[in-house]
Amino acid sequence: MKSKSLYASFYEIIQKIPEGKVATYGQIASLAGYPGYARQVGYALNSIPEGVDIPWHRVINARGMISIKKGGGFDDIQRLMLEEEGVIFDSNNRIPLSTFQWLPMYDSHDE
DNA sequence: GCAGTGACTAGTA
DNA sequence: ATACTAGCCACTG
Repeated sequence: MKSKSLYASFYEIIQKIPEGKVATYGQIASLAGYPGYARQVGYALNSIPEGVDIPWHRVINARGMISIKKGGGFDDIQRLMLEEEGVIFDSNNRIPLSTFQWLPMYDSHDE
């Protein structure tokens, strides 16, 4: 089997996300073979090794919003980078379903 | 090994 | 709609 670390598996999935598309932490974890590891995905992104190009900005939470609450302005950076790739935000600051690469389920709880 | 922490999620109030 | 709680699991000290 692959002796790669969890993070490496997450990175692979994230790198497979095409431009203009996004994915949730939970989806990435499941696709990596570790369902329920959503938190670790976020943790992994925070530990991204230098010199590696990983589109961390294409990773969002299950609400279709940016989860980063850091004051470093990373949340703003993520939004800008997404917009540059063609990702749009609605009035609720949320990304439409059509933008999700993988989305098996979704509650119709939106407006 | 234990306690605290966290870029999460789903459920409940 | 928001606020809080519990479950989740790896990393750090």
